[in-house]
Amino acid sequence: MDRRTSGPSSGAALLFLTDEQLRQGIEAMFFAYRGFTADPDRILADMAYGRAHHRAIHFIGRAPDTTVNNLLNILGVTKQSLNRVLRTLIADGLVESKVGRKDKRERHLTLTQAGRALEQTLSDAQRARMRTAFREAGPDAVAGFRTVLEAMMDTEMRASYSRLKDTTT
Amino acid sequence: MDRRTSGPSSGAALLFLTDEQLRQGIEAMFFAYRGFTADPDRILADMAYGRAHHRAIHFIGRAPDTTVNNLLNILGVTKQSLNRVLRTLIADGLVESKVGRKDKRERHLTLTQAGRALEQTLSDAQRARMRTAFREAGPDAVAGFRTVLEAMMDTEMRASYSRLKDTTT
DNA sequence: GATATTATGTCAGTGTTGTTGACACTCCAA
DNA sequence: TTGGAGTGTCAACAACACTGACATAATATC
Repeated sequence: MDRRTSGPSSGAALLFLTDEQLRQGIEAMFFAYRGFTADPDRILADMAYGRAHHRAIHFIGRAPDTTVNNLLNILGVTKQSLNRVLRTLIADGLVESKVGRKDKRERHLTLTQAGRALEQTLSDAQRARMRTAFREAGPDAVAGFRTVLEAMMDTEMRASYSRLKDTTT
Repeated sequence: MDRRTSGPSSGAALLFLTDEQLRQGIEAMFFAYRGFTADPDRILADMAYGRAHHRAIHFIGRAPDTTVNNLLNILGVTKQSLNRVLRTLIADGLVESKVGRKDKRERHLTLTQAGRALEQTLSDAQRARMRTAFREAGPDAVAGFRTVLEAMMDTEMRASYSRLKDTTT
């Protein structure tokens, strides 16, 4: 049963992948994601916030002055769900919402000083883990990691990801 | 400071990682995980089940005859939370719970035929995406992907992961 | 044999985060 | 000016996590 290499798919030799290999990939993803969120989760548990708040803070910090709709597309939740989170963040003075100058229907979101401070705390924790993992794995592994993750995204998510990647560089 | 000579984990030369690179890793992880769960989520949405059921089914299928406690450790949730899920799965005839022969306090969990069928459906969808991503990325990238994910896990999670990886060959 | 510990299950209550449905306001274009 | 698209809010509900308290049975320990 010599099937390690089959015909070419899009140039390179088609990988033969056993269900077992794929399964390990699935489980790796599951366990790693838990680690990935563990540190911020711990910090947020002490406050009245959760993972949804973290995500909102992250992407507002990443793209200041973003609109609610833009954030909605990135996060992939309903506007009602996001609104609950935004309401508390605004009420607590972490996020500022300004009515759009050009289009008054839009709300432009920005982190306040306090918001930036929390964002820093959260992403420091998350980056620390990411940095350790990247260093342990080495640069080639990191490149592969990113390549596979990008290939695993839905098309629209990949678009959001690339857009963010490019705007900040 | 010559640090080029060390073990594989303290590694080759210490990588210099900008916050921006780490942030991209974080966002890649976020978007990719969404894609990772999207297909099973869609299937489960039509039934009365959610992601929690999927996880339970996956790991029971992976390690048949596992105990509740073992499952608890793997999933990292409370017994109350797991119990709610298991109760419905058992009531619906997807999972069988047998009292332990040696230790009668234990319940050993196994998928029924119907359970295996659902497991197959769910993991077919998830594996299909994983396979496509792996093929697009190529074998080196896949190796790197796994290396980074393993490095990102918590220690106990890495232990669970390795145990599962080894038991199935 | 009495007592403690372990494994499991259950009830009740709570919080976060997702969902629909209904509705109001703003803008733009026909 | 009217209708539709875009945007945001309120209310109600479901899934799934949590804690705490308690029950039961089996096992381990003294």
